[in-house]
Amino acid sequence: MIRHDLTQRLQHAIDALVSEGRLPSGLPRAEIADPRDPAHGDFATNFALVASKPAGKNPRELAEMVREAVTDASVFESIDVAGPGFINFRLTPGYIAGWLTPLLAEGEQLAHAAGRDNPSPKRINVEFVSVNPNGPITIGSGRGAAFGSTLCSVLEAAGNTVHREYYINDGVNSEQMRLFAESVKALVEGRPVPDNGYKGDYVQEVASSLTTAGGETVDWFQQQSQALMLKRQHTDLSVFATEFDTWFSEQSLHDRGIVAQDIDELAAKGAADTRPIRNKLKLGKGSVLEDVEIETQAGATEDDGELTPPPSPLPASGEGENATLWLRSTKFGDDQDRVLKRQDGRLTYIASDVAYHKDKFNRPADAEKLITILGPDHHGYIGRLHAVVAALEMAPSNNSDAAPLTELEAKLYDSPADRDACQAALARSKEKLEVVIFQLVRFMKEGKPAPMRKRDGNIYAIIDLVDEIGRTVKPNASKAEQQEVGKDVARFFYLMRSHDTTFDFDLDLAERQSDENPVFYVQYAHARICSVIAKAAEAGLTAESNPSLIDHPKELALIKMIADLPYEVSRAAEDYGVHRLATYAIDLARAYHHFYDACRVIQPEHPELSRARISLCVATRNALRSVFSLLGISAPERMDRETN
RNA sequence: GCGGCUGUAGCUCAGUGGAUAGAGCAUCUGUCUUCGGAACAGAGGGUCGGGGGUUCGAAUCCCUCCAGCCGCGCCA
Repeated sequence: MIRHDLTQRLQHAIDALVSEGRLPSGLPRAEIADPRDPAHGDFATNFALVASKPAGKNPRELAEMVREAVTDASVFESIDVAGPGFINFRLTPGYIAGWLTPLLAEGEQLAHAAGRDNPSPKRINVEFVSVNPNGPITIGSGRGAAFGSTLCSVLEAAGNTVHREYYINDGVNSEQMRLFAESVKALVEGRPVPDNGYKGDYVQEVASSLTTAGGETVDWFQQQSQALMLKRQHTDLSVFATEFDTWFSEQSLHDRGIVAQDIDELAAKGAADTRPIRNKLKLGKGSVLEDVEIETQAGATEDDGELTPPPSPLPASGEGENATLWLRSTKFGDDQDRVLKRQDGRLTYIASDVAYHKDKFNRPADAEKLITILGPDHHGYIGRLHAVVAALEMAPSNNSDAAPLTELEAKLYDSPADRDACQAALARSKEKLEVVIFQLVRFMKEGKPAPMRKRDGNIYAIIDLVDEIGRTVKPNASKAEQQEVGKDVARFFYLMRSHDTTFDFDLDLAERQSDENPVFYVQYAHARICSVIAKAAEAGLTAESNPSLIDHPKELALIKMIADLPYEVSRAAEDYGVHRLATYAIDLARAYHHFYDACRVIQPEHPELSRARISLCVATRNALRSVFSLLGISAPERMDRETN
């Protein structure tokens, strides 16, 4: 809020210089930043350095001009030109303290003030977690849940409309789900589970909770067991403060018959066909296309070594009914064509994706933008998803002015118009769908990587992590209280680091040495504030904003920090760096502790000063609650240490 | 081979092209007859993996090399 105001003041001053003809137009926008050294002032700008060349003036001369134009004694205590041309601003205490009242007016929705500065709010569909209903949510998926749910909150606070979506991979054609069902069936019938089958305790739990009469089919087991797993996933995610607006079933697409229909439409457009070949791209440095390799499928007809693909754009009935249907995803930037329909006639997962994405774009409250959050093992999936959306977007073109195909392009495209249509569709796809990959988390237990693979019978579920941390931190509390604190610690651990970087999650640290966890540092600040406010109330003192009494450096630093929350939210919404909000929470807590140490709040002999400082406490508490709410952690009013 | 990520203090990690690179933990020294000490003040600790380049200015952008993790199925 302060940054926004200062940026505007600076920009107005520059605009005035331009309209007076003292500076040329077309200069870069002014930006306000933190000075490297606080001794330089409260804020700084590098405008004179950046604009020096286009303005045709040397940086210091330009800085001097701007300094004079922006001067306002009620706002700036001093403005100095320093070094090569930085402009350092020192704000008056009155100006900073004056922000206390508007900050209080934002209440616990302070983070949402970021929405007012959003020039182009969007309707965004965010899909995350989306694992198979064949096991509990693992600690690996926990990162996706923590990151995804917080990103949604941040995007919302930044003024967008967000739809949270979970895609249930429950297709009857799924080989993994079939194997899961067969594993459960075997356990129920007292047989050993199949090779490579599912062996974890939770499989036994599913088997035990099924009531069977004997003779049930694998289909029945699949339906029953995945329904049970789904229910458990829903519950576990709720405990982990992760909720969804829509749980979308893959199978429902097949039930409506639209998967087969939609892929036929792709075939009609030339985005898919049944020729028994597959294109594979040979890519050089920087993914530059070097060559197109053609992989011949079994059953392809070859004469004299020369391939003659039968011209069958549509999967006709009768003979050839079971021919493989290919998505020609190489036309849309993917590195190889993908199978939509297998040789045995069953549809693949990616076929469902075609119908799923079409559905997402065509709902009544249609999303303008899709964000799909995937785990690190799915990074090869990005090109495929963009190809799927591009194939849907593609509109055949008859443009005859297009440049002729190069030799390489001729291997991929039917005509110049085909190439242009595909490339335009891919560009639209990349605008409308953003795939965000979060990186690997390695869980360390007793100094070694903890096993967490899905089929080794030793799954580490997110709910186990939450429960374990909760039991250690609050051994005497109720289950619900333990789960809350376990959730807080686990979420904060996940969220402290950028989603885009690999990190080690030290389970022993989270479980045993939780005192050292920064989440307690930030929550403690909140509890301390609540305690102070309660104590003040006992002395008959309540909050009353009075900026004229606020002038201590620690008070002013705290106000500046509080006012930065909407700015941090806007930044995080832009680049998805939601981890900075965890860092912000720590910095805000620290600023409060510094203030608390330097400025005594409750002083009955100075009631007006006390009331003013209490109002600063309230503003801090509101800001903490606001950022905690984004992070999905609780704001305890008291924290009583337990020993065990 | 192609792609993604990583390399910053003893450890775990922040860092928006900007000025003398930061925090927590750990180590050491202090504050405190407390509005909650899960706090605060201070100290030591660095060839930002190596080398080139762009720039007035690079931990940050580009190239290259080294080291490590991960992914590239008619699985999902």
